[in-house]
This record gives sequence, C-alpha cells and structure tokens, in this order.
Amino acid sequence: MTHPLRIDDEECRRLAGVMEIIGKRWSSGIFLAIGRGAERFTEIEQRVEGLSARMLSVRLRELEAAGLVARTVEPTTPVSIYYRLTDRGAELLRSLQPMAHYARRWEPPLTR
Amino acid sequence: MTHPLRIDDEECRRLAGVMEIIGKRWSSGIFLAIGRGAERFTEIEQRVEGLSARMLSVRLRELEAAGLVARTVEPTTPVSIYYRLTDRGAELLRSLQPMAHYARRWEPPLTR
DNA sequence: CTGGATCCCTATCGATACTG
DNA sequence: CAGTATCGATAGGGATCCAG
Repeated sequence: MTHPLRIDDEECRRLAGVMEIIGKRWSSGIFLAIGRGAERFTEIEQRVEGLSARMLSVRLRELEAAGLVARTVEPTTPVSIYYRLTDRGAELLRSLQPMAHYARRWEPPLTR
Repeated sequence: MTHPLRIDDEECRRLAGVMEIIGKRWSSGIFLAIGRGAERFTEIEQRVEGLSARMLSVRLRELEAAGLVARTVEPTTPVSIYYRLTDRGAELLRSLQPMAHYARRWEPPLTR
C-alpha cells in the first residue's frame, strides 16, 4: 500500500456514474416520488413542482434505460401506465435515504 | 392521513437542492476526493480522472459557495492552498457513503 | 391520459492560452 | 502552484403543438 488514505478511483468513477443519472435536474425528485408511491405519469408530474411533461417523459426514459424504473402497461381502456422502482431502483432508494434526510435539514443555501 | 406512503414535497425540493450542487458533473468526484484527504488543487485534479483545471476551479467555487468546502491559505512561500470539508460537508459526506457503497456494485449500466 | 416532435434560447463544458 | 479568460461546440430544457 502507498498510504492509509487511499482514494478509490473506481468508487469515484462509479459514484459519478450513478450521479450522472439521478443527479440530473428533476431526476431525483421523480425518482423519490416513484419510490414513495406515485405510479402514474400525471401523478408524478403534479408531485414534482415545476416539472413539465416533456422533462418527465425524458427522465422516465433515462431511468428506465438505467434499469431503475419499470414501466407497466395495463390493458384497460384506455391503457393505464404505471411506473415503479425495480429491485435495483429500490436498492438505490435505500442508499439515498440518508441524503434525503440530510437534505431535510439543508438550510436555505448560504448563497444566492 | 390520506395514505401511509405520503410524499413529502418539501423533502423532494430539498433533495433536489442538494443534488443541484453535488449532482453536477465532477462535483461528486471532487467532493469525495476532498473528503478522502485530497487537499491541494493539483492533488484533486490528478485524483479525479479526466477533470480539467477549469472545471475543478468552477466546482470548487460552487462547493465553497454552498458551504460544503473551505479554502485555506497558508502563508508559505509561495502560498499553499488547502481545501477541506466543512462540518456541513462532512455531514453530507457521511450521508453520501451508502450511495458510494451502492455505486461500487453498480454494474455496467444495462443500456448503451 | 401519455407522451413524441419541433423550435429555439441558454447553460455547460472542453481546449487553449495566459497570470500572480 | 493555483488558478482566470476566452471561444466555440454541444447538451439541456422550456413552450408549444400534435397524436395514439
């Protein structure tokens, strides 16, 4: 070993990888909303303040592609579409809880 | 209550606020690096693969403005500059650990 | 209801060059 | 060593309209 406080570059890269997905604007809010029970497109849209349908659509596809969210089509008339977390997504949600908790105490950012 | 799984809009907003800071490109890597002991500008730059001096400079100012990182000037010749986490930053780092751990097991994203 | 397609402006970022 | 200034390319994102 070189020294006791070694930086794990691999971990940095991987964290950055996860961040590139849920760190994008709206992503964490959408992810949290789904994780907390919002299943329908409109429901999620209303839940996250300021979110437009377009961005919700874009982000949902990204979250799907990342394997964090699953899209289910119910053959009703008209069809109903449901979003929910995958196992992988649920795992991420759990690892995100401490941050969400930390965020609760986040005082009005010092600047701006 | 409406239902057991209530969405906390305030929490969503606050998490989004924190994410807007450390979710940006390079931010989490830089933040992790400092949290793990990288103190000097050049040290951080080398630690985070692909990071340019310009982006490091920009991100450091953002992290400083957010009160997560402190910049210290040692009156040596020439002056030495050190970056380290504030208490607030250290707290965030702790809340980030589960995600960093989750990220370690993040398999090559399923798509693309 | 659940989005996709377009337009268009803005923010972001990498590369490069330069300074105290 | 520790940054800043500038520039051009590109990605992000809001508004709007349209469709299955």
